[in-house]
Amino acid sequence: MPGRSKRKPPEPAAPKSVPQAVVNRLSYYLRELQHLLRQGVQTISSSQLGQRLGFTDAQVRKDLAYFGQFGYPGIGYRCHELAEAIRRILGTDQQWPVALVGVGHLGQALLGYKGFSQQGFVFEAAFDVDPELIGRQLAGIRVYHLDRLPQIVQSHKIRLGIIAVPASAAQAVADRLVESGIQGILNFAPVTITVPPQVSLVGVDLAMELEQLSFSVLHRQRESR
Amino acid sequence: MPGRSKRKPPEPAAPKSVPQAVVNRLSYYLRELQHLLRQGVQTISSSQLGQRLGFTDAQVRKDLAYFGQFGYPGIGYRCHELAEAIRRILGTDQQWPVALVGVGHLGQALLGYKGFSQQGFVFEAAFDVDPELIGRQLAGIRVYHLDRLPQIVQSHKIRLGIIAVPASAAQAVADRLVESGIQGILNFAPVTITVPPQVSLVGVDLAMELEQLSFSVLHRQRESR
DNA sequence: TGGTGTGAATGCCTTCACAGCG
DNA sequence: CGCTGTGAAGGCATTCACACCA
Repeated sequence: MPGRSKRKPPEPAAPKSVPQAVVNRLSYYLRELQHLLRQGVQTISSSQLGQRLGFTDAQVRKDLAYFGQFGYPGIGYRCHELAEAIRRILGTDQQWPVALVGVGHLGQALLGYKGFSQQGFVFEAAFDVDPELIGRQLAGIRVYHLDRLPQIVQSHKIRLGIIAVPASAAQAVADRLVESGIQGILNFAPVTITVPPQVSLVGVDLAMELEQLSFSVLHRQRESR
Repeated sequence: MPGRSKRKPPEPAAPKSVPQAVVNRLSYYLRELQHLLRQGVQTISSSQLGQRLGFTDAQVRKDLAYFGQFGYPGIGYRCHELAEAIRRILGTDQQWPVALVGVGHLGQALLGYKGFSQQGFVFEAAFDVDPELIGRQLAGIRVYHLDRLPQIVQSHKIRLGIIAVPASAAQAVADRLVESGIQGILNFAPVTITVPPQVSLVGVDLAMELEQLSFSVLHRQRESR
């Protein structure tokens, strides 16, 4: 292992409170670094990295500075090293067992999506209430009745849950996920759901993304995300 | 029509430059208002609306003030009226013809997703390069070869494009969408794509959303979106 | 009384600019 | 010389607090 001496502790975690926007950009940095690595790029400067993503060089450096010192003056950042560090920060250096609830069109698409496992998110089980689906295997994942959620979450040590059920069922499903001891929820149902503070929640509303786009087209502002 | 007299012009557009975050919240307001309306709620105050979404009352009022005056002192906001106004601002009072490019798992799920049409986004055509798919109808939408994109975008007056192809093909598809005269792109491929400034761009990276979640779980911050 | 709209104050994030290092 | 890390400055966005209205 590279035993560099004076360099801040290899950032095990976030120091104080990191702006949400910074964490968001971290994901962009990681994605870009992974592309660069695939192309064989070894090092990159903050300005080059920023340019590719539409951020300033100062922003890149400040963002990374929240978590430690990763750069080499005169050189830039070593892509592999930095990617590794960001993975550790985001948690994608570990495996995250995931449960999917709701095996409709969207749910099935998510089960088949390769991008998740590449970042360490692995589906352990899927759940639904439709008797047609229960007992089947989809993309290699077994579908269980929703009632078996607590049992299987615990036995498979599942930490994250994805909600892909109709809006009307989303809050009830969220409640059951929370009861089952899940730590974070990604909600695709187009409703606001509430969870206790010790559970993390991220929502994605596909129609809302299109709304942001139509607004942007109508008022012709610059690009968004 | 309700002929109220002194009240700012019914906000045809955004005045100067509206923060992106405000536009984002507008979508949340609209979604919540639509729920409220379904429950028969007539009016709501900024504090009630904010509470349901985790925003402060001042924030709600400020956000709306960017676009005009919608509230009634002592009463709050009339849900129907406000929803209507926000739809006009976001552009979802009109119909937006949409083209889907990439009819894999995710693409098919999007074609079948009801939530889009409810907000005025209607798929006019889908495109792929897989001979297996071309000529078929999926969820009532015809799948064409990608080469026919310019022709069909123009004949159907398609304004928005959704990219649901592998990362490696995304930029090329984006270029073709732009050439075809599309005005906005929603990109689901996990890559940064670039488009000319007159074209709007919104990106959604599903794995990135899970990364935000795992970070949040690891560092146990409060909920995100 | 209950609630909006809005200037003023606050606080946070981004950008600047430069010392320091390889 | 090139490029990082970072205090200081600047610019936005959010919150406060209050005049005003029904």
